[in-house]
Amino acid sequence: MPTTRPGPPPGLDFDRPFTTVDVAIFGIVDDMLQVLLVQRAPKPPNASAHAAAAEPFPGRWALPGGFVDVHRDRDLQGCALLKLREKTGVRSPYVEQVGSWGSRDRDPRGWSTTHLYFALIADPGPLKAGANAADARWFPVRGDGVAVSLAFDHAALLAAAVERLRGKVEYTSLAAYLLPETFTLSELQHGFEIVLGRALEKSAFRRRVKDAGLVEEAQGMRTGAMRPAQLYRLVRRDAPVFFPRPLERRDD
Amino acid sequence: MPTTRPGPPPGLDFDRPFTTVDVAIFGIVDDMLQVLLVQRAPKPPNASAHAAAAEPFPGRWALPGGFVDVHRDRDLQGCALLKLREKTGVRSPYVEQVGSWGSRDRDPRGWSTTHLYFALIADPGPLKAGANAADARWFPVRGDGVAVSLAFDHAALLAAAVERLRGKVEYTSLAAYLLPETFTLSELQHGFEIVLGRALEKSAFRRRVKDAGLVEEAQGMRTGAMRPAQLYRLVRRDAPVFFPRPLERRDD
DNA sequence: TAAGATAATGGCATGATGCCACTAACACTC
DNA sequence: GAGTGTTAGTGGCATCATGCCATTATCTTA
Repeated sequence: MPTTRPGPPPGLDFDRPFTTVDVAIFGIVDDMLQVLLVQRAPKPPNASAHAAAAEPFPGRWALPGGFVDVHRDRDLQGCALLKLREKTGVRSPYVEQVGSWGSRDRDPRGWSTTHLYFALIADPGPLKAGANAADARWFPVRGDGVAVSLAFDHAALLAAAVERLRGKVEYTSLAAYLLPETFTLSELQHGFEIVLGRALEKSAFRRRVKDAGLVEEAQGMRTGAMRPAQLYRLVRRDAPVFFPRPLERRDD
Repeated sequence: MPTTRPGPPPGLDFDRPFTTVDVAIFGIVDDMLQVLLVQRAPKPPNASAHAAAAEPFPGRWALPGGFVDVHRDRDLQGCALLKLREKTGVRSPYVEQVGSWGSRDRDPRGWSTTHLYFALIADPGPLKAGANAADARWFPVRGDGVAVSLAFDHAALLAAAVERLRGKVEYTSLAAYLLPETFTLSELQHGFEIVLGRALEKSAFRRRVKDAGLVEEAQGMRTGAMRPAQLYRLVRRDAPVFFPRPLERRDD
């Protein structure tokens, strides 16, 4: 039945779209670029007539996100950071807005908009314990998406986020945000290769990284079965470095 | 006083932000990069107590835009194209989304979001005749903005749009969308220089353009007081060309 | 016919990249 | 302890698109 509530100021009394925020959280897990997805609540057994409209895509996997709460959230990025922290506990990752989507079709409940961010987190640990820890999982990124079918238009959103990430890794140091605080140059190169999905030349990669002043030596060496390797850290962790040229593309 | 209207479906009965779309429309006018702005309605003389909240920034210049109409607009880009057509009559320019902004502060009427697009139009004619033709004007872009103070956070939005445009012109053919259908290579170069705000090398520019297959010869020559120049047109007007390298930057 | 201006092209220098070969340093095996 | 295998790290040449400069071409006007 219709509800009664205080209306908006005069002249603003019209229907508004839903406003949501979604976050594509990327990490390197098991030597693969993976994205964190959450599972929507399964369809309740006693589903009433309009239950499908009230809670669409039951049981489907989706990007973490949700409605903007005008009383809780100061701004869109703050809302995105909150979603991220709820799922991973990570507080200060690299976050960038990808763009926004909005149409009357993308959500069966009505005209809706979403503001998409992507986040890069280093050294993903176990997912945050909590009421809904079991419904979040890492999925390997294959091509532009994942192996499961996603809710809403999240497959398109994820593809846009992956494309943005890969595109920027061609000419910035963005992939470094997926690594722990100290790393060897081989590990850094491997991170770039995982994101890009292709092998890079060792010599050219090292020159590029060093000439750009991206890294500085850290204490200690990575030891193991082979020759020890120097550890490095990022000179600046607050902003990515832009290389003078993009990597050259073999095919396309 | 509070109004009564049909409420949303169960579970969706919460306050939503305003949703607006703004468009930064760029053109080359009088040999300058200019942006189309509209003037907000002046403050009515018999302004009541809450008039300031109802219609903020009276008389200020702003990016063209407005609320998303969930009954009229299919999607965000369609809404942006409609704003553009209302102001300029142009139907198929180059349009790209810049990003979205949303916070509880940016509009005094309440939590609001905007989806920002920029559009490049060729050969801007007189602004479209209509009820509000007088309140729209071209403003030269100086640095990251314009000489007048803008409403809301539109100065920041405009700066983001200008930065995106300039950034992409460094490595794509985007500036070509600001030119008429046929043009000489000198005119094309001049368009790039106007957007970038710096001079380019003639020889390097021509090589870059031709090697990329951006243009093809058109019928006719541009004649005048000097040596005639070959006319060219874009090979593909539907999508920009990406050059293999960005232009090299002198300073920064 | 000369002057002046823009159109158009060609050659060399520059700089970051791709590619390949080589040396260095460790553990492990025999 | 010498040899082997594997990874770390460096150096040199080739490539390619760019910056820079010089030169030629073609028109109008005086």
